[in-house]
Amino acid sequence: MHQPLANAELAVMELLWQQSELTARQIREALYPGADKAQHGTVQRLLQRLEDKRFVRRDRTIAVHRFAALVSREAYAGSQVESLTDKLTGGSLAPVITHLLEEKRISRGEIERLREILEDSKPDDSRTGDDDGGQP
Amino acid sequence: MHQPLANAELAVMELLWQQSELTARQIREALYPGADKAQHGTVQRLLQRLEDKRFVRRDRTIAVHRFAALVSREAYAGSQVESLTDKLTGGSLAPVITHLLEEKRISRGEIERLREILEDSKPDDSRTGDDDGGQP
DNA sequence: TCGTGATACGACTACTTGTCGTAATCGGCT
DNA sequence: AGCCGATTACGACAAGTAGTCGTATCACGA
Repeated sequence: MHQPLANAELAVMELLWQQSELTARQIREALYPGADKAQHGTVQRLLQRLEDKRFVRRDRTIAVHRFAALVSREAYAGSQVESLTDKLTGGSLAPVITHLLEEKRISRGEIERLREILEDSKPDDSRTGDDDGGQP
Repeated sequence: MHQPLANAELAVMELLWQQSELTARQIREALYPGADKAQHGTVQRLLQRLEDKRFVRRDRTIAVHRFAALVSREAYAGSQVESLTDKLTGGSLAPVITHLLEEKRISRGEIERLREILEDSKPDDSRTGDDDGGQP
């Protein structure tokens, strides 16, 4: 679904993930602090390519366009992880997590968090004893 | 740690993950079934670059070198997932899993499997061998 | 020693990314 | 309406990488 983003493109997305709407000028100023005129073209180019790839939405109803992310940080990360597992482990995340665990690349706290997340996603167990106020 | 692999390089690794040791000729035949002479150079090139990147080991003690994977499929997938989360979510896998769960991109069976894996990694008390390195 | 097949490696092409220059366009102001 | 400053649209270029190929060199067996 989503091809990987290059560095400069990711930097733009990073900004749009932090602030929901920005103009090209704001992005240029954030990306190239000591900016001369030329960089504006660069930013426009990046923005246009990102728009072509459906990563950002451009509001053209106003003269100075506003840009916003169409793909959330999590959706992008998710699709990348998915395509990685599709390519490498037949779409399964389990072998990857197993390895990460074995190599102790996941902190204790993170393990806890992941366990809670997975626990919450268990709807078929109709027990009521669980007092966790998680979010669906 | 591990930079991403390109398609042709990954195809070579795929072979080496399936069969633990192969010669360049075997790889060429698997990769380019209707091979003419030229492809041999291509395969050698790929193998050499993979060796430079420490992805494969080459046994030079024999005339016809044998190649084997130095990085397992899981280790590679893991390092890619790690570098992705480092770049996108501050190194945490939780937001990614959460999103994947919300979008129902993970099957019920897979959820079960992941839960078991995480459960197993619980340092559950009262066990004897506590040589487990603590997690900061 | 010679021939066959493998290895080492330079180099070319195609494609992508980041960059810049410039022309077309827009809105506000007089 | 017409100009000015800023913005958008887009063609083009340099650098880097991936995949490919050609050729020189090397090792072994007959």
